[in-house]
Amino acid sequence: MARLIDVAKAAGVSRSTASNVFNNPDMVRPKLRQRVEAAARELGYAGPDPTARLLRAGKVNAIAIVPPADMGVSALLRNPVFSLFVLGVSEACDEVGANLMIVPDKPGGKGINNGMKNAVVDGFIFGRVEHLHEIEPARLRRLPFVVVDFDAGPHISSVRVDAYAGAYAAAKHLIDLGHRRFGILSFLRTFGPARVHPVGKPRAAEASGLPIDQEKYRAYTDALAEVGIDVAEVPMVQAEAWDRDAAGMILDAAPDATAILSMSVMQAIAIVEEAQRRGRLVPRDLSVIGYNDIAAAERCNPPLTTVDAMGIDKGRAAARLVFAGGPPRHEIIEPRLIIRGSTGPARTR
Amino acid sequence: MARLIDVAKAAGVSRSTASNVFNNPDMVRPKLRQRVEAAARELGYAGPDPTARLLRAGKVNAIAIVPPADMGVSALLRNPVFSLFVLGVSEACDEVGANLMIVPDKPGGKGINNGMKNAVVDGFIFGRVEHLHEIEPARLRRLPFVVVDFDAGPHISSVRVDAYAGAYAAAKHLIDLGHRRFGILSFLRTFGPARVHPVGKPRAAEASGLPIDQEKYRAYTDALAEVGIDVAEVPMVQAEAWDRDAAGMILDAAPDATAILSMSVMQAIAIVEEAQRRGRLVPRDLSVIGYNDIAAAERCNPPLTTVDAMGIDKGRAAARLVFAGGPPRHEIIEPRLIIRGSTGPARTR
DNA sequence: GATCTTTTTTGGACCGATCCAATTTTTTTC
DNA sequence: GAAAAAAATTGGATCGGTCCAAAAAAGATC
Repeated sequence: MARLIDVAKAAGVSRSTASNVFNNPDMVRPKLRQRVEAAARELGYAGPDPTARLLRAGKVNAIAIVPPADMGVSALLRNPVFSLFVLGVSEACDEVGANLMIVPDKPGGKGINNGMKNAVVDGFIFGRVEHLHEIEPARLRRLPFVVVDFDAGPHISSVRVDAYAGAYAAAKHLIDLGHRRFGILSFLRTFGPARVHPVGKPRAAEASGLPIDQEKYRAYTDALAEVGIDVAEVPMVQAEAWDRDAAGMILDAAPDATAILSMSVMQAIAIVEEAQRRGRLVPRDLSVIGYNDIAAAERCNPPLTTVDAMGIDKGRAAARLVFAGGPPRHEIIEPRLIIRGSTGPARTR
Repeated sequence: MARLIDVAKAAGVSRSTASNVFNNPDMVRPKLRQRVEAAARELGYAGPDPTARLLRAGKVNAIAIVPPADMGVSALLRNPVFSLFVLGVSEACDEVGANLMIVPDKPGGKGINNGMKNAVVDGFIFGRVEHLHEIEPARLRRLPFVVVDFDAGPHISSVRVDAYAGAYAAAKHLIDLGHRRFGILSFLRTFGPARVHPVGKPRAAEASGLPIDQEKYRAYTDALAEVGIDVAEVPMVQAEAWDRDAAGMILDAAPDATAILSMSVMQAIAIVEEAQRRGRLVPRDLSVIGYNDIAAAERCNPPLTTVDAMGIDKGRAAARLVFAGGPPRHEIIEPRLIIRGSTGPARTR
């Protein structure tokens, strides 16, 4: 397989000149240039090998998204919330003409198969971080990287959506509609069966999956406290995002709630559907509010009131930070409450 | 910034030994290994630079999807049909633990910014090819690559969905339901205003956007011919996939059709909606059939009968071919007719 | 046409590793 | 304890280029 040096030899010029023909064509006189080009054609040489060039250049023109620890490429793309995030990143890539790579963290991967350790990119974006050690490989590579919705200290760039504000707005919205009897559907991030939390016991610790979930829980707590409700008295279920029973569980656990606060969109949609299956009208008999806005939320019937956690903007901002490089920066994005049809005034008993 | 050689020096061993510590740890005795590891820690050396290692290894453990010529990364991901394809590719990546890169073909891109020419990947998958020259950069790089739904000759691996069979099944389905008066909504792939094709004129050439569209047209032609219908007598509109007026246009152009054959899902859904807006019941008054099965088709009301063009399988197959390497292969995937609610028996006048 | 500029071209060093044959060290065998 | 076998270590070559200062060629000036 022809190399630059072969082309140079064939054309009777030095490597440098041949190199220039491909990189700074107008630095070499037409006559020589043509000779080199002819030689290249002759030998089927398609231009400098990107791999080799890389060694010196140091830039690849690509960034990587690292999916959460337990997700592969397809899991990331299938997840409606994450796929919005990916979309945001991809927009930023298009802005600067960069390529986008998805690099799952394969913990066991040795040698070339170890994701982050070997990915040939200019920087990383972490889709979700649960432990600091997950970002260690990126730190060691000394490439720019950004974490999302996670506090990794002042020295690591981050983009965060103010989950507290979002969840607070959601709870406040329901309170303003007159609701006083709630149910909370929270996340369980450790694999396992859903948990129903007994009413009346403090449970800050158990209620917490990720830090971001804790923030939401705090927001609920604070908003409810303002109208004299102790969150510990609010029935709560904690379940995985994909747990199909969770909707029924929270409806069972909070039988006389007039409103459900869900930390997940998909679960919120499931609650709407399950409530209707049980003969309760939404929002007349029950208001439901979710967190995150995906296409399915709008299609829900009635359309779901939810918090837009600005996934696209978050992705775009994160990618821009990586492209910009420079000293660590921290961006905070304000979520937006999207009021649709699944919430309404509390029915007076 | 520390290099392998610095670590070696600091530990008082040769480069080779240091290299082995990171690549074949059990080939070097514990004593030395520890010394090297200590030195590495001391110097903040995180292991061999992937870029440099690449030069020798030749493998990156990543493949690239090249979006159609006019699409960037985000356009690809936003497109519901293509995103299924991407999903299929991503599944194959997960199977072998590879990374997935999206590399738009930036025609003007010089140097590091030229997509395919510089992407550091092991192979390419072309999402859609319209001209042979689009795949030229990949060919020159001598990396394995696969084209999809395009015939680039026997020497270039391809995965194709039998569009003829799919479209034929669609037309046959309507014919079997008793329909005899049709309208056809076809693709316009060159930018421009939608075209209404006059009835009674031969139009094979004009009807054709991509080869794949031509196949569908041929299939319609053949299926209709079997019941004595000349396709040239069937009203036809040709429009871009995103043209919002197309649905109205075909309904206007084929006012007494009882069934519409659409080459696009999104357009088919639009037709269903537009027909209902005009007071026609689907499928009682009008049957509509699409091509490609995306989530939105199922949510359509009534759910859309359409051809599942097996986008996921197509992507998976293409990626597997790239990973497998070896001599060119050609796979053909059979589409499936998905019968839902938007088609029904022709109403007897 | 000789001298001074400017433009081209060139060879050496380097980018950061891996590979392999040869050498050195350690272990085994008798 | 010497010889043979096995294991560990090493230096040189290589992967395929780019960069830069110096040399050569071309062009300008008088």
